[in-house]
Amino acid sequence: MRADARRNRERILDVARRLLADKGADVQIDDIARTAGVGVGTFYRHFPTKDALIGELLVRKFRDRAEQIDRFREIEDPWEAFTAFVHDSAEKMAADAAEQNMWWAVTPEAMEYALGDRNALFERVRQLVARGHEAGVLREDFEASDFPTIMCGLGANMQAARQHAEVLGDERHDWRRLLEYVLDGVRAR
Amino acid sequence: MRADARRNRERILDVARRLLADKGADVQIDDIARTAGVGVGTFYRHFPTKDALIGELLVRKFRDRAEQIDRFREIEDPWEAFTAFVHDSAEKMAADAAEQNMWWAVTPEAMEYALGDRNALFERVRQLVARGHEAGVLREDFEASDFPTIMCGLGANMQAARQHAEVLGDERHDWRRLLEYVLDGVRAR
DNA sequence: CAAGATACGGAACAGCCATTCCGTTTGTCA
DNA sequence: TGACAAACGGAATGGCTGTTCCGTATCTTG
Repeated sequence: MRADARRNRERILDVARRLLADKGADVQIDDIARTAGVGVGTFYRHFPTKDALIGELLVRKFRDRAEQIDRFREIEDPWEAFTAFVHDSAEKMAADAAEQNMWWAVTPEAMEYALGDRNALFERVRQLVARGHEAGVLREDFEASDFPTIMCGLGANMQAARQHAEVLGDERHDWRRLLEYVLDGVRAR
Repeated sequence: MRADARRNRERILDVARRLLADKGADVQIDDIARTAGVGVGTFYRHFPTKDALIGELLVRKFRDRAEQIDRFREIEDPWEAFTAFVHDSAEKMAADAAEQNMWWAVTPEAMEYALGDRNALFERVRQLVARGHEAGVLREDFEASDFPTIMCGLGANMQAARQHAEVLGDERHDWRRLLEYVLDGVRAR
């Protein structure tokens, strides 16, 4: 791959994240290309469709989480390890408007593109959950597949809080409260 | 209001719900009008913008919930009354693809349109929550504003389950499990 | 039953957007 | 350094979609 091509590809990805954060899930390709300082043609040489771009962003998100999870494995207390990972994932998402908007832009095609990395992450979550089960700190009926369910619920609330902040005022969708309840409900007793 | 106008208005609303369920949040006005057997002009005489249509659907949803909540007040056990209402709201949403998709189509303008009815419902939820607090069955820090937060989290998962069912397969976003955890975490101990 | 107020229909408009195409430029390597 | 494969730019395409406009039809009331 030629050096300029590699550079452009990275630049497109960076800009896409930035514009996703600024303009929401319906960013336009033209906009991304222009801001990245390339023509649309160049965009399409790197990503066959918009879905592929979103898919690639998804891949990177899954990889990031999969890498980060190792840090939490090292925590000795299994409950602490599990909750710290969930908290960290949620706080990262809350701090990252691009990620929040990205989820609104994920089509089945984009998800399929990232499926491999999704499953890899999933496997690692499963291990964290298994540790929680073995230590008897997690409800027995809790499954690794509940992790994306929780994240999805939190993400939707972050989005709702943003979108309706002005009209709903203070009583914003407070995802932190929801997370507290869920984690409380998920702990073995 | 002329009889045919009233009839058309209802028909448009009905069709909008049906198409929202079938075709998702991005139904087209032309489609709604054609299916309702009216011209687009007629649509726009009844609803100045698409947001107004969504707003009206929101209003009806809020009113429906506000009416239903009375049934749950009559339940003697305060915990049962609260959880039964939440369960009922969730099951209704799960059974109603139009409602799920509607939430994706709600803009701030649409929300503002329905704000009065939203607040009216909110007030009633507050009473149910107050009863739970007085009886000591609800966590003290639980607030009425957590109700929309919970519903939002559940709705997002229903949506995700639909959208990604084919690529994600069995491990679907299971909102019922999430709800179980949340309610468990929300109960006073 | 007639007159006019009310409502209707749908072609046309305007703007948006993903994607394609091809002539031009640039990086690389012998 | 020169030749050519690899990349680039961006105008153009095609399709979609909310909204407007105005000539026509329908309901209602006296």
